[in-house]
Amino acid sequence: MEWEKQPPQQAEEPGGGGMFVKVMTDEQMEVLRKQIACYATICEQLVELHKSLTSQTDLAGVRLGNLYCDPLITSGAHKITGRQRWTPTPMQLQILERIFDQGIGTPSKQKIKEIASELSQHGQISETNVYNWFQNRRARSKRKQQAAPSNNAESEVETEVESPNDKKTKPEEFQPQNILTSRAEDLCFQNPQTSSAIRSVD
Amino acid sequence: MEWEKQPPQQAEEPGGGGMFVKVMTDEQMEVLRKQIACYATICEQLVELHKSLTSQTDLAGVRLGNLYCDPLITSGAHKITGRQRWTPTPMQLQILERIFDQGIGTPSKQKIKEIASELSQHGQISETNVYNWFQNRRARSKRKQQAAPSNNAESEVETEVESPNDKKTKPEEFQPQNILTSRAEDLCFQNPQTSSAIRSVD
DNA sequence: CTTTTATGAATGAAGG
DNA sequence: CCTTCATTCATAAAAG
Repeated sequence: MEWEKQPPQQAEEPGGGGMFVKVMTDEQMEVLRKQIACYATICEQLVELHKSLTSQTDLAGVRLGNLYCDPLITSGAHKITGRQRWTPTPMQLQILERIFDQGIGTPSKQKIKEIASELSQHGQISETNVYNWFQNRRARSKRKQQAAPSNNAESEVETEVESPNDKKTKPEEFQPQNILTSRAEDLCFQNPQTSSAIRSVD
Repeated sequence: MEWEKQPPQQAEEPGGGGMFVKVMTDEQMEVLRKQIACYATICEQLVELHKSLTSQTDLAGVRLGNLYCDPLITSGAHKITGRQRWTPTPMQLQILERIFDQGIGTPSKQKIKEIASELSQHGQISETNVYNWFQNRRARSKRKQQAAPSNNAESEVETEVESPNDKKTKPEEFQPQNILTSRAEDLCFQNPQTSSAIRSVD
C-alpha cells in the first residue's frame, strides 16, 4: 500500500541514477534504533545527574549533545531517510516550464488535474507534484527577481513570466544554511521554557 | 558493518544493485520520528529541570521567547533576531496531535484559549498559533485522505504505476502502538503519549 | 567520499 | 472552512 517508489522513466541512465525501492535499509534501521537508545541513555544520565543533585551544573561538560549522542550526529550521513521525492523527467520539466511561461501563474485545481494527467504519460507524477512544482516555481521566480539589484532602475515587475530558458541567470547569494542536519531541530534541545512533564524525577 | 543480508530479490538496478528494500512504511517512519521527538522533549525537559534546580543557567545559551538558540547542533543560522514564524516544540506538537486525534475537529474559541494556555508552558505560543494549527491540520488531513484513498487493489495497468508516490501520508491517525520488540530494553523511557515504535522487521 | 547547490515537499500564516 | 503565499526543511543531484 505504500509508495514503492519505482524508478521512473528516468532510469534510462545506465549506472547512473537508478533509484531503488529504498525506504530504509537494515543499516538505517540500526541507526535509528541507536538513536532511540541514545535518547534513552541521555535521559538516564540526566535523571542520575538530577538525582545526585550535584551542585555542579556542569551539564555543559557532560555535553548532552555529544557524549552519547555521537552516533546520532556522526551518522548524519545515514540520515534516516524517509521518503524519496519526485524528480521530474526532462520531458515533464519541459512541459511544465512551457505551461508556466505561457500560462498564468494560476494553476487552478482543475488545470492541475489535466496537467498531471498529461505528464503522467511521461513518467510517474501526481497532482500534488504538479501543484508543488508550480508553487515553488512561482515563489522562486519571484524571489530571483527581487534579488536582482544589479543595476538599472528598479521596476516592480513581479508576476512577469520569464524566458523559458532563463531561470537561473542570477547565481544569487542566499545560503540556505543547510548544514547536514538530520532533523537536528527536532532532536535537539532547541526550546527552553519550563515544563512539567518530567515531574517523576522530582 | 553488515547485518543480515537483504533478500536478494532485486536484480534490476544496473548501477549498484538494489541494496534497498522496503522494511518500513512511511507511516511507521513518521511514528518513529515522533518518538524520537519525544525523547528530545524529555531530554529538554530534564535539562530545564536540572537547570532550574541548580539555579545555574549556564547550561547552554538557551533563552526564552521564541528564539531557538540551541547551542548544540543548530545549523549555522545565527538568527539571533528570532523567528517570525512560530514553530511548535516537540512537546507542543505532541499535545496538539493528541488533542487533534481525540478531540473533535472543532477547536472552539474557549478551547483554544485553554490549549494555548497549557502549551505556553512548553514554549512560546499564542492562541492564534493554536487556531491556525488546527485549521491547517484539519485541512491538510482531509486532503491527504482524498489523495490516498486505497490504491491497493489496483493492479498495474500501464507502465508500472502501482503506487504513486503518495508523498502525503500524514500520520494523524497513527495509533498502531507496536513496539520495537528487538530491543525493548533500550526504550526505557517510553513516552506516555506516543509510545510507539517500529514494527519488528523480522 | 564529502561538500554544495538545486529543488521537491512541509507548514505557519494570511485572504476570502 | 478553503485556498494561497512565504519560508523553511530535507534530499537528489552536482561539484570538488
